[in-house]
Parts: sequence; C-alpha cells; structure tokens
Amino acid sequence: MSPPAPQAAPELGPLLVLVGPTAAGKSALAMALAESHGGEILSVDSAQVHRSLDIGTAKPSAEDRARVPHHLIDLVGPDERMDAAAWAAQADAAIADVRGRGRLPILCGGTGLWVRALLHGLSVIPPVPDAIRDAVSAELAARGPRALHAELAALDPAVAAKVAPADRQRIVRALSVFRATGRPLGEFQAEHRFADSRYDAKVFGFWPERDLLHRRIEARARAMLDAGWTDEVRALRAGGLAPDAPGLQILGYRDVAAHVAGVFPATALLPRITASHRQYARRQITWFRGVGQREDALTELGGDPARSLEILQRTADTMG
RNA sequence: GGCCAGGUAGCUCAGUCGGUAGAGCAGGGGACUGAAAAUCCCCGUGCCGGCGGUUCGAUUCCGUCCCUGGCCA
Repeated sequence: MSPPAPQAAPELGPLLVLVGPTAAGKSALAMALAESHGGEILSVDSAQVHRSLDIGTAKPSAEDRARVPHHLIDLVGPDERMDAAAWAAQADAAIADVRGRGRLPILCGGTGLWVRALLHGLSVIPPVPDAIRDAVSAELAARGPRALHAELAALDPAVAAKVAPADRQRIVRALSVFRATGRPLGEFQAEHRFADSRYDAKVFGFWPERDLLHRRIEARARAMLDAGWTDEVRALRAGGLAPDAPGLQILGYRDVAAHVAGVFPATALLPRITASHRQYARRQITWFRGVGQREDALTELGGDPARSLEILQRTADTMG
C-alpha cells in the first residue's frame, strides 16, 4: 500500500539538487558543499533506503555522517520495499525539517524517478493493495506477459500502446491499478504530466567522461569486495533474509547473493558487478539528459569536481 | 625437435559441402508516472593469423611460415 503523492509543496523555497550516475563522485561534492554552506544531505537513492545493505550501496561512512547530517537513508528493512510516492512524502518532511533548523537542504543521488516524484509529484492514484498486485503478478507468471498485455489493450489502450508487450512490470502495474480502482491507469496519467514544479529547485548533473567513470566504477567495486561485501550478504542470508528479498534484487547484491549460494566462483564477481554498474550508469545518464533536461532545466556540470564545486557554491550563496 | 588441436567481432565460440560470415557476453543508443540499483526496446564490416598455389572466385581446399595450447622427446 502506498499513500498518494502529495501534490502541493509543504513549503516552497529554493532547493539544491545534485544528480548523476553511480560512482561519479557526487557524494564528495555534496559533502564539500554542505560543509562550506551549513547544509545537510538528503539521499535520493533507492538502494540506500534499505537498512543492513551498507557496503554495496556505497552508504556514507560513520565519519561522513558525523561531519554532515545525512537523511533518507535506512528507512526500510532489506526485506521491504520503498516506492517513489512514499519516499517523496518522507522527503518533503525531511526537507522541511532541515529548513526548520535553518540549514540548507542538499538533495544528492541517482534515482531519477524519485527526483521526479519529489519535484513534480506523480499522478494521484488511490493505493493499490499488495494482494491485488501479487495476484496480477502470479497471473502474469502463469500466462505470460503477452497474454496480459493483450488484455490490457482492451481495458487501457493508452497505456497498452506505450508499454512493450514484454514489459512485465508496467503491465502488472497498469492491470493492478485497473483492478483496484476500476479506472484505466491511462486516465490518471492524462491528468498529470509533470508540468508543475513543487519546489523551486536548481538541478545539477555531475558525471565524468565515460572512460573515467568506468575506471571509478571498477575501483569502487574492488573496494566494496575488499570491505567484506560477501560477508555482509552471507550474514544477511544466515539471518533469514530470503534470496528473493527486495534488497537482494539490487544491482551487485544479486551477484553477490548468487555467489554466496554457490552459483559461481568469487572470481566471477568483479566482472559481473562492474558490468551491471556500468550499464546502470548509462541508463542514469540517459534519464538525466532526457527527463532532467526537459523537466528541470538540469545544468550539466561536466566532470571536473573543483569547477563543479565552485558552481554549486555560487548557487548556494544565492539561496539564503 | 616430432605429433596433435587450435588461430574468425573487445571476450568465448559457431559457421561457410568454395560465392567475403553470426550467436552469447561485453560495449553503444533509447524508453521510463508508486518494484526505478527496477522493467523493457533497438544496434554486429570483422586484413575470418601471414605469404604463396589451385580456381572465374579462397575465410573455406593445398603448401609453407608464424603464434597459442597439449602430448611425446
């Protein structure tokens, strides 16, 4: 069950948002900015919201957290799910909180849909009970995505036209909304097109050249493995976390969990993890260059941290 | 040194009974309205190891050389 996304901003005011692909170096920038401008960091990261998944989600260290307050991390268990609307509601509260302390809220992360949900809201749709979604999922598993896509075409032609016949997840979502509300998802969506902004946000994108990004991804993946990622997962499994738990569907965690289960040797881990992180980074850049540019007039900082920090600091100067 | 097996896309390989070649992975591009680190769509010209020979035509057959792996000395 998820509450509808709030549509009105609780408090309008300037908001600084730093987005970019995984391993780009956003966190270091946000830290530097927070320290120079009395800011607090709000993570926009769908993986870091899970408790107990620390190493593979690149959570800020205890030292970093001691230097600058971080928010929106460790919100749910590794066996639970967080969705975009629920997260945005918590983000609203956290932003108001930081402002209440007279500090500058700095949003920093790479989860594009969540940035969108926060800055523009989502369609207002009544909550869909988990039982309905689970039932539709089971039906899809039994009958195949194409059969359900054909069904969707009759009930919700607008969404069916946009959703690929193999796109299990969106097919399940659309059919679930129809069953829960009696209205096609397409009708809800037609009422909301991300035109309005809930915040006065300055959105910046930071990413280095592809070659450098790939090198950073590999170095970080090595460091994560050296830091005991495998042991972290082994302990979670030993503690009763199911292999198909939401937290173990996360990039990298899938591979580590498969290795812990004996599916492939440790030597296969690094190549798999780096590949999936590279692929994810590419998808993120596609999103931010497209949606970010279009909806939020995103400013590309380029890949130079020092210059980027200057630009961020100049912007922060203008935000009391 | 001898014998055997290979040398084809960044990697692992398939294939062409002779008409210049294709899968997986990697990589690239794109989509994206409550699972988003998710889910999905599109993209394959590469001296077919070098040089000769046979042939209208060779990556494919023959010879030779080079390289890699294995076995034997």
